[in-house]
Amino acid sequence: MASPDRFHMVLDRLRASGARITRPRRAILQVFFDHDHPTADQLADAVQVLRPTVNRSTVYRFLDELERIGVVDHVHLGHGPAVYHLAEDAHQHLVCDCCGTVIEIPERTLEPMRSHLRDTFDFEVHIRHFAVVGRCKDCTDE
Amino acid sequence: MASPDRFHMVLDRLRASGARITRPRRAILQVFFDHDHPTADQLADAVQVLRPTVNRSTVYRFLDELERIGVVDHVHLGHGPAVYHLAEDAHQHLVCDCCGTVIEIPERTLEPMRSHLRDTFDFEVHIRHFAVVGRCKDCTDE
DNA sequence: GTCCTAGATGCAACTATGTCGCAAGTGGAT
DNA sequence: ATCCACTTGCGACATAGTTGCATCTAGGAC
Repeated sequence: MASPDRFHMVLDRLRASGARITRPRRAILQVFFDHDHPTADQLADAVQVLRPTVNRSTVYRFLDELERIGVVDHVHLGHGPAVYHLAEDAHQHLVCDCCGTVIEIPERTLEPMRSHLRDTFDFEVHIRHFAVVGRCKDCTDE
Repeated sequence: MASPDRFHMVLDRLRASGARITRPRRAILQVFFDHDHPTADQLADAVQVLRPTVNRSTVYRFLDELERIGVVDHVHLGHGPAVYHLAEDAHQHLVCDCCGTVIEIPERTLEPMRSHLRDTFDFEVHIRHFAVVGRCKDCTDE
């Protein structure tokens, strides 16, 4: 799905939830689609270019709102700020704690673990909230 | 293993690494063994009772040191501060993002996932650094 | 188009969780 | 007992967000 379509899909979801479509929100969404795993501060910086008056706290509040209505998720990739991505792009992250490399893997990769934890501990995993930390091939070898 | 033994085991590990056994460090270790999954600030508060002059930053620095020599690990259980535990008590945490309940599960539970990620992505998991977030039985039911 | 109001915003201050530089203190080898 | 590298207390700084509040504005009603 191309970015303009996703942009309008998100606007529709916002309207459907009763939220208003403001100029700061349009600007934040525009830059959101230009970034891969943006942090809230990266978005705030990028929005400055389009609309210099948009405040950092507006970005945080809008991201919370988008998360509340299920449009985006935030993930902690190791230490440092959370990163955001579209909820429909659900995927799991492997982060190397040595070099910081992020490997994206499909959600289904961890399905056996989810089933096991569900069956054994009655626990329904939402594992995407945190990355899986470890060490990539390059850093293991040396 | 009883606490006094663990206490002296840690002292030995510190001496072996060339670190000094100071009074602030003894106090921090004592309260560490009285807590289950303490945060750095909880330890700092508890140490105040034994030795009011011990500073928060000393606790942070000592925990870093203990982690560096492999005596403790820190884990992020959802949002909020990291919690610490003995590295020898290695276990994985399932955290309910609804009620905050923490379920401890043996490391081997996730071994199939580790093997799979190692074989498929050449990625060596140190998954304990983050909890597995999800929803417990009680919160799923309601 | 104009009005109206609840929701959204900008701003500044605040909180939480650590981290750092540096002068002073101290453990423990000699 | 001495000495000095390691450790500490302290205060300042850094990062990642959160909040209260006065002001503004989107968008429905007319």
